Amino acid sequence: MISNSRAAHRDHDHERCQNAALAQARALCQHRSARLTPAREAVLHLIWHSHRPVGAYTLIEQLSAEQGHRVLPPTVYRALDFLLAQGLIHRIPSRNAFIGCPFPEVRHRNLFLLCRQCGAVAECSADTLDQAIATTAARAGFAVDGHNLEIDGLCQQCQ
Amino acid sequence: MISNSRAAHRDHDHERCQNAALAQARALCQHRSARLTPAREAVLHLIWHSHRPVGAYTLIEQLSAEQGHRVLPPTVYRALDFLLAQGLIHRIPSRNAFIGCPFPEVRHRNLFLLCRQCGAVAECSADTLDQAIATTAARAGFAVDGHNLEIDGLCQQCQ
DNA sequence: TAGCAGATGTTATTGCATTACATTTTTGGT
DNA sequence: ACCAAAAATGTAATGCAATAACATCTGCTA
Repeated sequence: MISNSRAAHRDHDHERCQNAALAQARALCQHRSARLTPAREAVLHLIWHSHRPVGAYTLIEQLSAEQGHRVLPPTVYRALDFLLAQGLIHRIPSRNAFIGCPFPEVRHRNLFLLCRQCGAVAECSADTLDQAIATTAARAGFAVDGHNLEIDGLCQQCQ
Repeated sequence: MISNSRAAHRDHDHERCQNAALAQARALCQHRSARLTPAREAVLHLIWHSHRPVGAYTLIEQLSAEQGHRVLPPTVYRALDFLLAQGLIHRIPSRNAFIGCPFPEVRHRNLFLLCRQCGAVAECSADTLDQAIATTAARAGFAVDGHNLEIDGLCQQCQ
């Protein structure tokens, strides 16, 4: 099992966390010949501001403030589309919001732990769970493409 | 494991299916002294029209057509809120849409199988899977309130 | 039967996301 | 270096999802 809950759901040096994520994103994009343009990187940087998912319109506001002029929705949504396609961020459907992916270099299914108290979201990937899901789907004769699992509750810090 | 995939993801007598769901909803509401008013029942009936999730605004259109006058959003959303509270329907976050619950009398976690081809959604409940989820969360020190699992892929019929 | 809670009607607004089209920038082939 | 194609960005407008705030009606119960 891999998880970033020790960072997302605990005190940690977040600036370091954020910088590491950005550095990895740059490396990954270079390796893939994908263009992490300044606009895209700015959005990714804002998303990694915290471990709480951010809505698109919050990003629009923040980006407008940063750049000193009105940024419009398609600008941000295009950046988000790119980041999603590269697996650098995830969308949390129940929140209409976006979160940085802590392990974009690894192919994985989506599993999120959402704290109802502090709002921080940790991501996990567990083979045993993915297999249990595959088994359950198979018993219903269902061929799985992918899944999204959102677990609500209280993180370690907030209990 | 309980599942309605044999109905939702196969040919079946859907009128019977729909009527059974409505009858059970009526019985359940009576038993709970919850008021399944005509407006609420009309929405539930429309939702059970098929096994594909329906958006609120589609319901608004259909209801307007049925009733011969313009039905407004709060009317439908209030009915949906009631049906959600009674566990008679579920909201599928990734689709912003609603689906009838095939076993509203049983307390259960949310597990949906969404066919990308025909759009039909089946619901399952599997203790082993719920336990695997609990275990995974526990390993991250997370206290679970509830969860929502959406599995995308191809149903039996569409493979 | 008066009063209260629950349910419904109505108007307006907010938030999330996309469509369509114009313009600019980057890239690769010559 | 130059041109054409592709990729990225800018801009205006719109559509869909959901809620806020307030007025009115209905049905139960004391």
